[in-house]
Amino acid sequence: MSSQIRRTMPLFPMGTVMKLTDLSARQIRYYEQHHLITPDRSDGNRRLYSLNDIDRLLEVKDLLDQGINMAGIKKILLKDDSQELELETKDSGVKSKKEFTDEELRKLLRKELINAGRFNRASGMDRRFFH
DNA sequence: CTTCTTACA
DNA sequence: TGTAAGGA
Repeated sequence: MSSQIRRTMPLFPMGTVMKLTDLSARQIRYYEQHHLITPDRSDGNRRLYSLNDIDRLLEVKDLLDQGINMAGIKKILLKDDSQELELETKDSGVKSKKEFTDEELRKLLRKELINAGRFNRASGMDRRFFH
């Protein structure tokens, strides 16, 4: 369980995140307004991003490079959140090996779905995949 | 010097 | 999305 703490631990400031994700400060703050990331605040009201935030931003960047707009990105990432909440709520005890495998499988399937959309973009497949 | 918020040629 | 302004 310490690995989770590690991933959610607020660590780096804006400048670092900008270099790591290759996104502008404007974009990073904009995605925060859209609840795609939720960085903590520290000393002088400065944002501190966790490893999870970095991963999230990288996902956003990938989706963006694929020509997906905010609406599409939100549907994908926010839907992802609700799914994770369902998994955590389902079993109140220790996560079984089977569940963990399922979660990994789900993430793989989602990535395949995104890649599929990358190839059939101009044929109107977007609505089918991201609606 | 770095980051924050607000606003807009 | 970029960028200037004004403060922290």
